[in-house]
Amino acid sequence: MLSRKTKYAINALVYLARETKDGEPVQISRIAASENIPRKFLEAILLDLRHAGMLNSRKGKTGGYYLQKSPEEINIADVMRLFDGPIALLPCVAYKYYEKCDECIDEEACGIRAVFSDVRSETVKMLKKATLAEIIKRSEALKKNIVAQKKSLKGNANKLNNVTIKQQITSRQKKK
Amino acid sequence: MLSRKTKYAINALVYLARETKDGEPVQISRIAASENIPRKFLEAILLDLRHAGMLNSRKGKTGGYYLQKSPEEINIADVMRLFDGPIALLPCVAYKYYEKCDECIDEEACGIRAVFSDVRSETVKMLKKATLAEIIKRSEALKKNIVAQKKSLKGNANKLNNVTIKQQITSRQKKK
DNA sequence: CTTAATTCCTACTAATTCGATAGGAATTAT
DNA sequence: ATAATTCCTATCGAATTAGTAGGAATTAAG
Repeated sequence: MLSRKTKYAINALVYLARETKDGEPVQISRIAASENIPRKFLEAILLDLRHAGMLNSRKGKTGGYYLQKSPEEINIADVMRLFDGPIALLPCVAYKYYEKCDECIDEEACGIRAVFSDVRSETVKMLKKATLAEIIKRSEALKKNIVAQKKSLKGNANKLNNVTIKQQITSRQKKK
Repeated sequence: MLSRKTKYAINALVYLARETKDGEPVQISRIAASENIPRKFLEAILLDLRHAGMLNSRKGKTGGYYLQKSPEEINIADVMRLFDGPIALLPCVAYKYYEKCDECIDEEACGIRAVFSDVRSETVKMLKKATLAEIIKRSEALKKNIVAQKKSLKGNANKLNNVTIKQQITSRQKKK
């Protein structure tokens, strides 16, 4: 699981990517209020994001935070690594944080390692693709779908056996 | 990251899948010694695996543990869920452990959720495929490769620019 | 030049989780 | 009986998590 810190960081970054129109800095307290994040906690998180080069800040009276990179350049993988460390599920398949499993006997021929190496590759690939721009695009697509679905529901309200987009997704998930 | 508990559990299960020839139980202390796992800690882990129906045990003097299911039926996803809880990286995309992110405003239209939902699906798919049988198969394949690679190394020891299988894999990973 | 509003930074804390260990009860083969 | 095992509960220290507190530094505006 992601730590709250990482989740808050992502929420804040997406908020900034959305809200920053003219490059004007946004105050911590505004982000905290909008995204339901404890003010003081967020303060520390934004500081870390700045030190990592994703955000920049202006101090003093009209101060606040703004993106230092474009929304296409900031991805979830980097944010996760910053706060939670390796994305890999085993130290022996981590790239930036590699470490031998200390109970391990033969790393080279380890089938467990092979499995988790595949999982890590796939996960990193997906999380690198997940930039702020991509996240915003997806949420917009979801919003459109919800609207379309509500229309179709209204139009077919008295038909039985009518399956909406959302119901299809839900039942696919439940099928296990 | 996996907890040590989960990693130990997987190691022990793979060991049992390998070592159990005639269905005779294997003692905790033997597994602990072979797999470098603290004896008393392993005791608790095996107990949990038994309660979860993956292992069975015989008590008393000639007692020990053995697989209750076939190596094809025991997969890593189930073991991870047993000890570490959800595989999902966010509570709102977990299947068996679903929970709303408490700072979340609009779950249905959340782009972050969409990303982590994809990651979860892919990860679960891979971890379900990773049965004990599969792990053993993969480690055997690795062993064969290592042998083949050593032969080729020996045969071409004085050729420069010769790239072995292992070197290819390593450089692919490093390429980012 | 004072004041108000902000970021910056360090230190602290309560609660939980992790990785074990201890000790003994129950069970079983010999 | 006894030796060897699993079963089970309780405990423990260290690390991590999710914050909070307090104040220094910076800056805009009057």
